[in-house]
Amino acid sequence: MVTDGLKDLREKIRHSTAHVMADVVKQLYPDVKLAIGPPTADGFYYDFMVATPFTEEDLEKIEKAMQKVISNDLPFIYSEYSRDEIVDMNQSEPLKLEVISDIPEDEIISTYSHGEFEDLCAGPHVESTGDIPVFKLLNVAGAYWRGDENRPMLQRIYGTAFESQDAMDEHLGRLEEAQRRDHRVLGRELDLFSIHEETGPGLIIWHPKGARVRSLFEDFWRDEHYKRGYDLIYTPNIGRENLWRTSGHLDFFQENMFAPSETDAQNYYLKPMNCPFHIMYYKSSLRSYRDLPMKVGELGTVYRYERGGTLHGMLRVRGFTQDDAHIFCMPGQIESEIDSVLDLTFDLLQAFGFDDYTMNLSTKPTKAVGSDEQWEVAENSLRKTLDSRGLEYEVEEGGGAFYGPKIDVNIRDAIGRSWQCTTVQFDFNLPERFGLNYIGEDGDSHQPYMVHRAIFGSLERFMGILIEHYGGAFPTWLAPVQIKIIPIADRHIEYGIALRDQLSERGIRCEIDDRSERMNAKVRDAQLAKIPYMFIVGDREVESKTVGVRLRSGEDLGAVALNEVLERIVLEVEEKIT
RNA sequence: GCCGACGUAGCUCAGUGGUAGAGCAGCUGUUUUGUAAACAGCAGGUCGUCAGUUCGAACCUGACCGUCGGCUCCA
Repeated sequence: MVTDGLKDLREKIRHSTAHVMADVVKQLYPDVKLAIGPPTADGFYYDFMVATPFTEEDLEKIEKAMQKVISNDLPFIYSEYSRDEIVDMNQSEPLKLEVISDIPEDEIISTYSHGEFEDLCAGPHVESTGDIPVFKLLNVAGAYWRGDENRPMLQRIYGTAFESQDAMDEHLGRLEEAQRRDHRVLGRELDLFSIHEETGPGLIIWHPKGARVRSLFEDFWRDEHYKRGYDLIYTPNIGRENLWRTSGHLDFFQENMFAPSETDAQNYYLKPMNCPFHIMYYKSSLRSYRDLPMKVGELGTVYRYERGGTLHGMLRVRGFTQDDAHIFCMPGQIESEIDSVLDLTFDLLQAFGFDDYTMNLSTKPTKAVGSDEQWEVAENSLRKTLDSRGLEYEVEEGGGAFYGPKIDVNIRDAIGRSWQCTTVQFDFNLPERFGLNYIGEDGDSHQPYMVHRAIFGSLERFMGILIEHYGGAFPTWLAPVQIKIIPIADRHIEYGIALRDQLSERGIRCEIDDRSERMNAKVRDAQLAKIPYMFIVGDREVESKTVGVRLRSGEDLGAVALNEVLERIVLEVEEKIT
């Protein structure tokens, strides 16, 4: 539990550590120009402009020198300056001068100093460098000045600092835990997926076990959508240039699209989104108000050109399948439609054990299409729906896409990390561009409202999140193999095969380990494969027509009648127990 | 795309100018086993790719491809 007081203390410690770091960097490398060094959620960083980037060895050197400054216990001293004075003091620090010029006229300009080092800073800080209990420098990375890729690349040193060794150890332990759960490593170890230089970066090969998990949550997704009145369709992977002209993607999204291929003197583009195809379906027939709301969904595979440096396992790829759907409705139907999307969202996500959410509402940006009235109706209906559910959310003013406002849902995983999956976006652009309409009760033609929404977001990304969330130990309902049958000696294989056939017959995913290995080795391999149940069969079990049940946790349930343990497994699957 | 690091067998890694090695995995044989690794043997690599330096390159240089940590962007 992190109280506000503790949060403030940590912020002070980290900010102060950043100053100490800047101090020693300046001493060790006098040519370095200082940028900024704020505390962050988990630590701090400081950006430096430097001719030769820092190395790991530099970090060690810096860390040692910092220890010395800390043990010298130098007090942090607060001072205020006039604008002229501070500009004067920072003549050799061009980046600081830029920061200073951005400080509003009426604001007090202050610094904190310790020893010989003085840095422009609003504070607050701890009393003295000696009040920094523990810190650690973590890594060095490039970062653009002011986050703008057109500006110079600075060198950023990341570090962390805490009020106690225990707290820091816990934090570093969490980082290690995240590493242990890395879906790229588990994906290989558990034989779930692979990525190949030969096929191309950011393109996923789903192996049978990974594909099994995917098809399980896809089936769940389909069932829930059919139940709630969605129609599911299939659409192509490529489309003609004109389609993407009409949709506006060639104007606004082209840099994220793969280059076209020319066939029959026509340019075809791989689809980066499914919406134009769903719109074609809408337009395939004259629509009446009686047809609305119309909810059209698809597990649609899209391809987007992502810059090389951004790709990351399954979490950031170039080819992915969206659990996409488009809702066409009348203005009066918006609220209940948004509401039912949220219902669906929480029902789906909870099945995976995600029950901690944060939500964002993004409103009209300065450059936008659609009338103010449309935006107001849409934003209000999003707000109202969130409010009526008593959900807390952050409003990101101006954070919406140019074509409409949106709600994003972030889920928190088993080790407290937040992931954005669900997005619900209004679109005032495409209905206009494609001239969508329906015949109203009044006999006139009207333009429908259109909402894009994806719950999982991308199946690849969702799979990556699931792997890390479960640490590879999928709950029984999702486990690619639910039971491993382990015959102790070859004479027990026959009984094992009979068991397997019986279980498969009942729809249970079950394998038998009939290698001529020792039982210990088979148990170990099943354990490493994170299979939820092991059925060990030897003379005793054959004799008593039972199975020796060992759980993934290591717990040994002893010899159990098949029906008894099956009841437990079926319940776990049906209730989607995580 | 940008900054930095890295790329040797399926995996994890050793090998800093003289023609490539280990463990695990794989295959074969022996073993028939009671809750996290039996034993032995065999096989496996144009050292990311292409060019250059050199009598000689896994090793030095360059370009490209890919991966990793970040930045930027985002499902």
